[in-house]
Amino acid sequence: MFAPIKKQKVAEQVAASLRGAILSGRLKPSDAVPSERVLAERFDVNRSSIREALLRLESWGLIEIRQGEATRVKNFLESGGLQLLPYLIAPDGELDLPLLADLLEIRVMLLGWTAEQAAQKCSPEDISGLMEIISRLEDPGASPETRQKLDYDFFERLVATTKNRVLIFLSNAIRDVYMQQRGLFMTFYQDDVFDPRYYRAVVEALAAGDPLGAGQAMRLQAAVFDAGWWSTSGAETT
Amino acid sequence: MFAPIKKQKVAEQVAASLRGAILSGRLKPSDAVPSERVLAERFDVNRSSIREALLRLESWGLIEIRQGEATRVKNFLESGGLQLLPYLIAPDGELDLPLLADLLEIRVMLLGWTAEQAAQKCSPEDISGLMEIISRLEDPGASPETRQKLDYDFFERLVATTKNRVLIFLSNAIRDVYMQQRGLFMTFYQDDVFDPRYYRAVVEALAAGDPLGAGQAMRLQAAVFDAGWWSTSGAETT
DNA sequence: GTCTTACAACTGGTCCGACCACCCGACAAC
DNA sequence: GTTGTCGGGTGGTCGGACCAGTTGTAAGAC
Repeated sequence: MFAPIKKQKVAEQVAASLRGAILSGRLKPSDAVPSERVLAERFDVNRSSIREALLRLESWGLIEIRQGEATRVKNFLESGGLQLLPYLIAPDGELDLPLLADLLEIRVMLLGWTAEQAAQKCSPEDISGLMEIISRLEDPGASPETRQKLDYDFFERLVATTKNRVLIFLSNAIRDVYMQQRGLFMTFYQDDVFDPRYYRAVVEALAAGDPLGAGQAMRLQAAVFDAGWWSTSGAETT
Repeated sequence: MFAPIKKQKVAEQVAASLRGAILSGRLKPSDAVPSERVLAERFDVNRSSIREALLRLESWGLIEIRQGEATRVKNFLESGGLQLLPYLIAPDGELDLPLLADLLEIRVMLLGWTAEQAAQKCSPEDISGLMEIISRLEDPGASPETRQKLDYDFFERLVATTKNRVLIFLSNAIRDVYMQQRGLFMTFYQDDVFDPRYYRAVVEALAAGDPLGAGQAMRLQAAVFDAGWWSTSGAETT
């Protein structure tokens, strides 16, 4: 109730509009974007704001800006990065289920590998940190929102124990997808997807220094999670 | 000889300067960046250019801009994405070997998994496409630059066969690291890191529809690649 | 005295209009 | 046909003004 009003900057609105046009395919690769002066007139905003918006699109790998030439749309499948996922996963409030399946698939793999690595490097502090998250997950009074947050905290903590900076950046990108679409995801969760027993099995394997066991336990948790998802959304994995 | 001169925009130079200050730690998380007006004076450029530079930093997850307040440095380990890797891997022309080790580690995992997935989904066209890349790799006249390119093409083709869009975005990010630091990487390659036999083993497993075999063959190729690397750079993996 | 209010002095966000740097295609000169 | 020039398009930079939030503080009310 009375959620904070999000005031969006002009440049952000323009950027969102153009982004939608590109991601939805209304603007196709190698198409020329109207010139900054024309866009300024169409949107009825200043050229500075248009420039700011175009700069955002460029940083997303959606367009190519070159002085003297027209700004052109790029093929985001070739040039885009994981930053695009939050916008692609639910373009118009509706989940893109095939893309979500791709994401969950990658997630299972990453989680499994992360657990394997963690089992080789984790310290007693890491173990106790993870156990603390689990104990909070076992609290029957925890809200679904809290559980979701704890699930992510667990993943993040696990990633941190691997000390692999590339993996950290990777998991940051995945976090951004979850966080930006948190409310939408929430509607699909089953009650039992965050069963503490699975997490506990992972940590026990970690404590025992058993990489393969940890990986398998982690993959099992992820599989349960995914299964709960698909049964709710009523869709089939391909 | 006579390589094209890269003319850098003012805003890009400013952005690079500030980026270096943050990535090197001279500007620490939660530090306030000088105001746009002050920066404009210090760099002796227009405020528009400063704004453009700051916008870039924001899109990299390096700073947080909020109207009315000072712009603050963020902890890029928490907020950064894979876009940062090209700048982190060789901050001042010198390779960050631990980070490179992290990257290669992730790369091995990704390649292996990708091959496993590809073995389940690849079409005859995919196979012949990969074979064609290998045949060009077998050309003894191919330059190291060409071989490097072909190696990447092989990876990219393999990723494409999985049809997993998230994996595609992921591999795009890794490609950007390689491409931006191509020259530097080139100096570390051994002659034999691109041995066609390993690639061929992968494709044979793919054609046989053998996921595990494909994954193992792919990991073997990646391992040989990495080994050649470390022996040249004279460093040890952790 | 303490609490409230209003203001002043920052910050970034938007606007305007001018000019510079670069690219390309039309067209004239050879 | 080839070469060179130039005009009109593009994005890039400039400066200066004003709008819009945030915050600390000093004047006022109790």
